Amino acid sequence: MKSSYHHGDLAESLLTAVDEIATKFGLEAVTLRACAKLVGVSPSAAFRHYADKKSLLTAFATRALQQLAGAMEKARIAATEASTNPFHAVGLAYVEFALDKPAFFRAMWREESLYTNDEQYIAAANQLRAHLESGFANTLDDKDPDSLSAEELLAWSAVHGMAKLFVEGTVAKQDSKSQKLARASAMLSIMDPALFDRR
Amino acid sequence: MKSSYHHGDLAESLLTAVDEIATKFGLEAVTLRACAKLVGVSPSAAFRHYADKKSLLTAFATRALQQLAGAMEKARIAATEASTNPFHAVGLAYVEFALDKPAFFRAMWREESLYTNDEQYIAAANQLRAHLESGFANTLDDKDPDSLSAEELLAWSAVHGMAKLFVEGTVAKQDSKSQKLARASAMLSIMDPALFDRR
DNA sequence: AGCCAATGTAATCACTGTTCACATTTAATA
DNA sequence: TATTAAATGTGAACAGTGATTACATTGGCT
Repeated sequence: MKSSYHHGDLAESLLTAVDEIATKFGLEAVTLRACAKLVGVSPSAAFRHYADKKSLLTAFATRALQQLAGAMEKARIAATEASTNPFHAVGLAYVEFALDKPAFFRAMWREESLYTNDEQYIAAANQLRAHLESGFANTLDDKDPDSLSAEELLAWSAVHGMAKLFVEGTVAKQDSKSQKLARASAMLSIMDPALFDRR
Repeated sequence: MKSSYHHGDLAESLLTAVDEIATKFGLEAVTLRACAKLVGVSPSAAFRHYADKKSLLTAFATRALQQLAGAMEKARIAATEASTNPFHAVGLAYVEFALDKPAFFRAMWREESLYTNDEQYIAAANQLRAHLESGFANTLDDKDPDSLSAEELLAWSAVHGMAKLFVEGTVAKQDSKSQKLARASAMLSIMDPALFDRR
């Protein structure tokens, strides 16, 4: 033991290294060699666990998607218990996650540096959508991914778009986090008639 | 003349080289050296015109933003003349641009590889927002960029988010372009009550 | 104990952005 | 017009990147 040769759980450690570096220095600074050095291992060791840098980033993005899904789930449950608007809660959770962990949020949507047809990645992304819809649709389970109502698309687009605009700094750049959340809240509120009051 | 030494308009040619490569092989394939080779010039020549690769990409992104703004403007005018819903038209133009020129669309929002505090880039981005708002707000001119109503944020977010979800392939991956546009149209329609029927 | 698969290493490759000293061309000035 | 200064392009280098390969070390299985 303490054989400094075999690391023990390199695959996992590399993921947290990605996290650490991306959070501290931005996604561009995430380099295979930097991760290896941080973990204390030679650069080529990483290739025993990930075929690619892209594969590593895909795994990381998948992890991030799952975290976000978890946060949304939690928010939905809390809202249900408090019998407040669950879509509102889930949408806010989405934005809040983006604001709190921009590195994660960016990583999970960096199509070009991801294997977007990776099984697990797709599964996680679908789960995310389901969680978002669960906030306002009742047909939670066994959704056909092909069936996408205009309401679903609107909800998904608006929340996702807002989060991106915030994180990119395209909009409300000088607002504090709480100000941005207030904006998000206001936006979600005016969406209600489009999502619920249809007749 | 025809002195093959001085190129004549390298700065501009490099931009079209970016376009060509990005369109043909994707944004990841856009490399300084590839652009230089395509233009027929040595790699270091590019640095006489752009301080950075990032600078070049920022210029390209700015160009793209302006193109998109132009398309939106055109759509708004056409809608006004036909007295159809201008927001609908502008939003559709936004999505259509993203579908037609994904390389441009991706480039213009690649925060990490852009100088997002570049003057011209910011100006172009603001213009874009103004065009989008012009589709449904009447206060077109001299907007305070800090004032952002919930309606504006919703419009901006929904259209932007949808375009991104389409381009990334997160949603409706197997739909044809016209099917996606139909989805967009439907989404824009159900947004109306949120944007206009407020009281 | 001994072997084999799993895991880590070192050296190396092609390629990237970038810089620097130098070459060439254009434009301005005398 | 001749000379010079500024603008523009070149070629050779540099360090850093992802990736591959042959080899070293280890742990688990029989």
